[in-house]
This record gives sequence, C-alpha cells and structure tokens, in this order.
Amino acid sequence: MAPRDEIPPGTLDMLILRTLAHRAERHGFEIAESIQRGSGDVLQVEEGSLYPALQRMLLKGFVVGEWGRTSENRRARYYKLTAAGRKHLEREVESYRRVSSAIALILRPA
Amino acid sequence: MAPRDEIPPGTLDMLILRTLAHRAERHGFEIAESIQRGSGDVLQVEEGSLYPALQRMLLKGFVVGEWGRTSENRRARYYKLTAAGRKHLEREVESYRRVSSAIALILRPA
DNA sequence: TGACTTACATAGATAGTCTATGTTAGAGTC
DNA sequence: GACTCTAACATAGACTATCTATGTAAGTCA
Repeated sequence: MAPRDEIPPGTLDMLILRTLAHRAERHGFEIAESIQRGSGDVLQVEEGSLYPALQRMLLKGFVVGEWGRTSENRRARYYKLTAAGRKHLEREVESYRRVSSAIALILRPA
Repeated sequence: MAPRDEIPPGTLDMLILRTLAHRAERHGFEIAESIQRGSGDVLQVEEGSLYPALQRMLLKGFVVGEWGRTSENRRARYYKLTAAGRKHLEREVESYRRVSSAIALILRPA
C-alpha cells in the first residue's frame, strides 16, 4: 500500500471543522478516521497532530467538547461545532480556495 | 488593496522551480515578481523566504546559479533548472495535486 | 491476572514560512 | 566626490503547525 500523505500545514483545522460540519458529535478517533476515509485514503491524521489541534480549537471556541461513551462503552470526548467555528470554517475555506486557485495559475502549462 | 496571501508551507520550492521551468535564467527578484504576477497578484514571496529557498535548492542540486548583470547593470544571480530539479518539480506537482484532490473531496458539500 | 485495544494526551523534533535587519554596489544629484 | 536612493542578495531569529515517540487510562476477553 502506498504511504499516505501528510496533512499540509495550515489545513488540519479546516479539515476537522469541515468533518464536524458534515456530522457533529464525533469523538477524536472518529474524526481522524473520517478524514482518512473521506479523502479517499490519501490523507492520514496522526494523533500527535489531531489532539493538539482539537485543544487549540477548544481554546479558541471553535468547538465544544463533552465527555461521553462510545458504542463499545469506552470514554471519549465528543466534539461539536460552535457558531464561531462555523464562521471560522467559512473563512478558512474561502482563503484556501483563493490560494489554491492562485497556485493552479502558476502550475498550469505556459 | 487587499493584503496578499502567504505561500503555504511546502509549496514555495515548487512555485520557484515551476517559474524557472517557464523560463530559465532568472534572478531572485524576477522569480519573486513572476510568482506574484503569475498568481494574479494573490501570492507574495518575501525575500526572507525566497533566498533561503534558493540556497536550499542550490545545495540539493535542483538549480544552478551564475553571477551576472541585470539590464540595469546590477549584479544578480541567475538561476537555471537542472535535470534533477526538473524531476523534483514533477514529483512535487504530482504530490501536490494528489493532496489537493483529497482535500477537495472533504471540502465539497455532503 | 495479563494481553490487547481504544481513546486521549503531551513532549520534543523538525520544517518552512515570516519579520527584521544588514550588506553590497550601481545610479543619479548636487 | 560625498550623499542618497534603490536593487539585489543574504542571514538570524521568531513562529506555527505538523510529525514521531511515548505515555496513560480504562474497557474487553481469555
């Protein structure tokens, strides 16, 4: 199996928020799995990136977390997008698209 | 005027090499200007990013540099893509596209 | 009890961008 | 010919955000 790609710096928060926007109330592991699956198995989020990112966004108020139980009765923290988080996501996506288009302009053949 | 965007980490080398692939024998300032113009004035490469990137790629043998004179008779270093640089560029673009597509999958609405 | 697994967590390494600053040298002015 | 301005190159240090590596807690199952 081909090794998966790293998450480009600056995009992880956006990917997490977007995942929560699809369906809220997921815990960390689910978010990571969802990103990997949703990217066609190209992107892999490491735990050492995931949890710090969730902490950051808790602090900034983009998500709220609540301890609960998984279907297998394990404790887990369930995250939900806040209004501020949704706003932030919009801005991030917009900025990402603008930059991507700019890069595409340069990459395309002369 | 809207403030320009930063270059996403990991993409600068690719943008520089691509610029040199369009037309070789440019000096640093020209490369930076070319990226800014070619991106529709969205991306701005700072000198503190540009020159270290060029040094890195000189060391890795992706470009070669030669001192010369600008049309205004100022000394400047002219860069040219090597075969290794061209190869590297191809790989970088391929990897960039793969990751971009993966991110696009996640960003698109459910 | 012990092995295994899920889930969360943190410390430290690393990479690559930026800001800020500095140097060199030619052009133009008085 | 001293002075200023600018082009072009250069480097140090800050910062951000990813990764690797490691650790802990707690549940399941043999």
